[in-house]
Amino acid sequence: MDPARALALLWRKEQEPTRPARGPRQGLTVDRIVRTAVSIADAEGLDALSMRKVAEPLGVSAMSLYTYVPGRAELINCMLDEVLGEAPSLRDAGGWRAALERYARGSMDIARRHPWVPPLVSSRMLMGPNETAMWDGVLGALTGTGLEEREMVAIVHLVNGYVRGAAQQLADADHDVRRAGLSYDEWYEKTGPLLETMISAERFPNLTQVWRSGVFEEPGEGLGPDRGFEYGLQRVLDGIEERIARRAAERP
Amino acid sequence: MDPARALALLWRKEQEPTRPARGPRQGLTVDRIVRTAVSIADAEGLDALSMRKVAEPLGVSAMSLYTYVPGRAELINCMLDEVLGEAPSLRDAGGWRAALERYARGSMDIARRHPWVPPLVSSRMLMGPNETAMWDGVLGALTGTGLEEREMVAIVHLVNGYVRGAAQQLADADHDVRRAGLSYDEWYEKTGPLLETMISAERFPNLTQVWRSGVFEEPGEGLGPDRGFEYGLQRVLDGIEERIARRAAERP
DNA sequence: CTAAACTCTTTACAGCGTACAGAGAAACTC
DNA sequence: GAGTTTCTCTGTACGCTGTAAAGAGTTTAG
Repeated sequence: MDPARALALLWRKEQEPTRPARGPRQGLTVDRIVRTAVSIADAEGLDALSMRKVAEPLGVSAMSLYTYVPGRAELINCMLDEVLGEAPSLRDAGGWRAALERYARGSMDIARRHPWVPPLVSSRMLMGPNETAMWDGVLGALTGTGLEEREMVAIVHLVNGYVRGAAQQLADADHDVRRAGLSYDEWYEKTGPLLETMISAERFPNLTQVWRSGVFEEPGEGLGPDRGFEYGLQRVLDGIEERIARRAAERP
Repeated sequence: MDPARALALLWRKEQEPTRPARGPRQGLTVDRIVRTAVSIADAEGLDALSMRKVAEPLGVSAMSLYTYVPGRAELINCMLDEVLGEAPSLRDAGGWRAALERYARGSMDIARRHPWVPPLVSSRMLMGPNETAMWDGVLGALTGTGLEEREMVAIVHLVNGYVRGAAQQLADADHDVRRAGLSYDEWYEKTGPLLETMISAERFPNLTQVWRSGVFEEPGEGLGPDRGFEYGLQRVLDGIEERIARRAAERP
């Protein structure tokens, strides 16, 4: 994989200067290919995304895609940046905390629409325009809080990490259950008896107590839909706020 | 994938009762297979882990593994639980905060030794004994803080999410660079010129400012080795501490 | 001794990413 | 206009994957 070529593709800085060229016109565009690939990944997951499957609905052969895209890995890079374009703008969010909230929720929404995204984020050696814009936006929200640059970066990573963890958890549960071709109830019906003999109150007292409270059975970990996510997010932001306050106290 | 069988395999509750059986003895054990697979994944990554590659050093054919393991997915489940056994005990850590620190650092150490782990954690429909023990331990550390059960679970997810985010970031960067067959310097040499024309100070003012501070060039995001991780971890714990303090104030 | 039950092997299949060679079309040079 | 160059797109092929199916060989039960 040539990083320079992959980067050029992400920013779509490849073909323009030489047009019109000699051969026949290109019948497709990178964007069309990327959008098709995204819809396939949304429906069937990244594993099921093959070059042949992308080519078919576009009416071309698999090898034809290689005229536009160096390979599967680079296509996935583009898909990621494509869907990151759905992130909300952080302009006029009203303070760093509101901006970070919007950022986190926006990322979570993307992860919900595109469950294949969470495992990919932060392979960030190759950033496309949308990912770059996200970074610029969230760093802008943190500018003026008195934090050092490296602290800002660490905070963005922190929020990213939290959102990804929460998103992947949802996606993975779905993935497992769907792969088994069962409903949640059927799943627990199959695994329940075995689980109960294994996870005894003597061996795992703390876990069984929490288990018995019924928290695990509610999607989103209780507290209503997505309150598990919101709760954790507020804790993250509390931690950041604490840090910002301390910074402000250190040098007023 | 049959979840009941996968679960039984994770807890190694399968073959024992029927021994001695009729056919020839089994020449391998699930543990040997799992350990071999782990060492391959450590060296070459999960993508490169194939049944044939696992079988070869064990001196058997690929299909022979299917006597022990229903398939690749279940093998990977076992590999995950195997390496989660490396997590440190949280007994006598001295308070919830120290325990959570140890938990987070232990998880990070595992991720460093086994870079293929972070994307897998929290596909937690199928928990093995070691993952169960980890949950029990960390929940035990949070018992007595006055938190509700659902809050404890959210907090564990929060810490998990943070660690995973941090770990995956390291792993991904390595992965990208290694895949390109370059050093970091060569990477930046190739992508730098293009990047600079794309990421202009006018279009991305906040990012360029942070970029110019040089933070991104230091591994671990500045502040010395792993200080990026430590810094974010302390922010997470601050947020949790704030919550626990508020809980304590609410009902003393 | 026969039959059942088990392990392990061989073969095979459908699918994958993509290297390679070639067909056909468009635009350049003369 | 003819010839050459350069491009797009296709078909074929290779080595890889997970694993289904069938069979060979070994150990125990009856």
